[in-house]
Amino acid sequence: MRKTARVVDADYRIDGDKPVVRLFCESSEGSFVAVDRDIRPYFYALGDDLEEIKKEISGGFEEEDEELPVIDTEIVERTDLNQEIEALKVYTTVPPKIPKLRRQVAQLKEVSDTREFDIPFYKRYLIDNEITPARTLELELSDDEEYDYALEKVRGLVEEELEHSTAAFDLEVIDDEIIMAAFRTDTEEKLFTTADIELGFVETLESEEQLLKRFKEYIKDEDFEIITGYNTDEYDFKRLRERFEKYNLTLDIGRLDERMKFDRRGRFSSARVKGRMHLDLYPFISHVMAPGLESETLDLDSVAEELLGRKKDDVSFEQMKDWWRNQQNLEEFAKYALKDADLAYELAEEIVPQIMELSRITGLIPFDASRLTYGQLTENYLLREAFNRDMISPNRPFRDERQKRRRQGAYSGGFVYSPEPGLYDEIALLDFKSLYPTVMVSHNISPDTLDVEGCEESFELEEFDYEFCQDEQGFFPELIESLIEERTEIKNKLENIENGGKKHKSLDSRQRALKILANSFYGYLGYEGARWYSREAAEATTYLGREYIQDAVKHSEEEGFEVVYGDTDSVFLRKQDLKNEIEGFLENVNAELPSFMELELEGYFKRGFFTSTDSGEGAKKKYALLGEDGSMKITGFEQVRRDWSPIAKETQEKVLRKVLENEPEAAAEIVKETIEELNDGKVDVEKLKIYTTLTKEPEEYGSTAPHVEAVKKARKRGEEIKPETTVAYVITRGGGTISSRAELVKYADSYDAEYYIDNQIIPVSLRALKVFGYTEDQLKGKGKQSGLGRFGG
DNA sequence: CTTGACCGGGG
DNA sequence: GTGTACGGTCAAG
Repeated sequence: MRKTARVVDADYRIDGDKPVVRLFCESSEGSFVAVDRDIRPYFYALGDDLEEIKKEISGGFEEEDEELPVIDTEIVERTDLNQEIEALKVYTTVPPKIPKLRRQVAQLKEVSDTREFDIPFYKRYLIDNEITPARTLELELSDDEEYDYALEKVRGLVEEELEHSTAAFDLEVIDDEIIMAAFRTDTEEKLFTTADIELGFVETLESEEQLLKRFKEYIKDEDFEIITGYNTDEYDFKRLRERFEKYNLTLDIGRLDERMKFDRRGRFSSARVKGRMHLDLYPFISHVMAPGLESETLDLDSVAEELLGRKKDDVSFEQMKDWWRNQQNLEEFAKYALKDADLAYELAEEIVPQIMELSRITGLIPFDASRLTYGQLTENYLLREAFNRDMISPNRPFRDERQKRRRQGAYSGGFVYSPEPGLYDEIALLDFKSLYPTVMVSHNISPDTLDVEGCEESFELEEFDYEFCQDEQGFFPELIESLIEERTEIKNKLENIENGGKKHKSLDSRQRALKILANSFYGYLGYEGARWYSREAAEATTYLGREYIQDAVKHSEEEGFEVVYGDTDSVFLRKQDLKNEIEGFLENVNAELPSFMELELEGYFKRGFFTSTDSGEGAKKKYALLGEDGSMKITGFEQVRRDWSPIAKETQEKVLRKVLENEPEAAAEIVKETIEELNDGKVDVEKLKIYTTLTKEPEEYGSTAPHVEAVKKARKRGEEIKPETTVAYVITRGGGTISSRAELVKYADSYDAEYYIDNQIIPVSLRALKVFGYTEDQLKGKGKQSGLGRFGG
């Protein structure tokens, strides 16, 4: 029979001595599991005499009483970087035998190398059978004795818009007990709790055990396709597992009554719910989206504020504990819990379509696509594209190789133009569209075009003793070019589609996913853990990037522009009649660039402020811009970091705003007033708290740190503070070191004005005001200001 | 300037 | 599970 369906999850089991791949599918008639039992795991062996290797290994091996059979071999032709080679494909019975068998085979003297022995089996299967998750496929199915169907054949179908039933959830845990579980789904808001709360969305359960049972029942009954939340891997599901265990309950919320398990991946573990897509939003935000976000902290509230424009309203954990212990304000507590599920749901509406698109492009199951880092995303895409081209993949470097790569040290990165510190009016920001990817395409920079033997036309760089062959397009440039071209096509289509509609959203998600991937190749080349690592290619790319931006700077100066600043792929320019001049300038520059590259106008700014380093030179990567709409964009200043007190951050923001309004005197006045308030003892301790996370038991810390000392003292007072708690402390008055005077906010009966002035207010303020001739003493009102107005007007 | 410890998100 | 994977910042050396 035939069915139209999407594969949303995949894994494998061992049935006897045969692997069975399970594909979890969704169709318009519901979900089902299709299995493939006709598969043989394999890896490659290389050497000069493959026939001899074949003979040597045909009897199989044994290791610690485990049979490692070789059930078949096959000599195949493959491309290895820029060489055509023959490889021996070695098959065995089940996947876990692959690494062991490979070790045995690698030891033979005839074997020069072994390849593709460390690719998780479900990934290998999806690649080899050209199954792309999250795409609509036509499946040819037959009956299976154990699962819904056996898979016979797969055929791809056209793209269609995806809709997935989604539930976002959030737990509230107090004193290790799960007291609330909030859900926001496509159709309703729901809160399970053990408290008596009279609100429409609340369902009260009589015990935590009942709550857990209801949690599971709800997910299974509603049969959600996507379960999401914020940091659910590392928090919510860990708590759930502990509490389910406590009551001897099974945490089986997937589609096959199998217990949820944690997949280990490096320093994280991921909660795998078989058959549903558990997509934790936090890893995707931190791995993939963070570089493009302004917010420096990635807590749910900040991220939601930036991406959704939702106002922050965070309740402190202390506050919640008090509410719960005194059984007060429970309605408010419930609303707070629901708000977090709500934010996660709304974030998911923005982010999940991008994850699904990345999954479609890279061929990773959504579970993986949502959690992998940039490098891993790129590598999985490369593995699939390499397979499609009959290429054999390089091995992942082992520890010693990684160390070697690391020891080579850094190569030069982007060019940064040193700004003259001060204020500038009316500036234009120009930048190269995807500088590194387009450089790689324009000059055919790729691991497989490096130093090709017998190459006819090479691109050489005087500085380096290697070259890139231009005879045939390389692997990376080919992939980048097609990704960028597809993206351009989609962007053109988008211009003719009304914003806000479903079609628009799905295309927009796709173009973003394509951008993410196209931009990942350069970083991947220089990533020490990469299979296709090429320091030469990475180094040549940044070298050329520097050439292009420096050319642009030179060109601007020749055409009478004042270059204010530039970094890697951007330049800030100034000139009389700026807006009229820019257009022609861009045309001239672009006419000289390779056709795939483009310098474009990012925008105009009313004013820009560039600060100085301690030694008085122009600081790089630290500036503030005032947009034409009055918005302020701050780069590199402390203002957004959480290890600074609120008062320091607020003061810096106010100071920068005044500076951008060309009122440095008013800015200095703000600092003086703040200092006065601090000295008068008028400042609320809430504005003085500094957050740090206690990561281990206080005794285990080698060095003294303020937050550790504060916790030690609080514990002596009987406070229970466990590792992994984020504490807020204040530096109080008295003698001794700073650490010895640190107290948790609730125990702070005074504050050390001098500390906050010298270590918080003065440093952040001087960062902006030193340029205008202010010194520490002047801001403290102790001396005269010199050189005022140097940059005024 | 280089090296090693620490930290993130969640309650 | 064809396992064992980050990247940036800051204080100390």
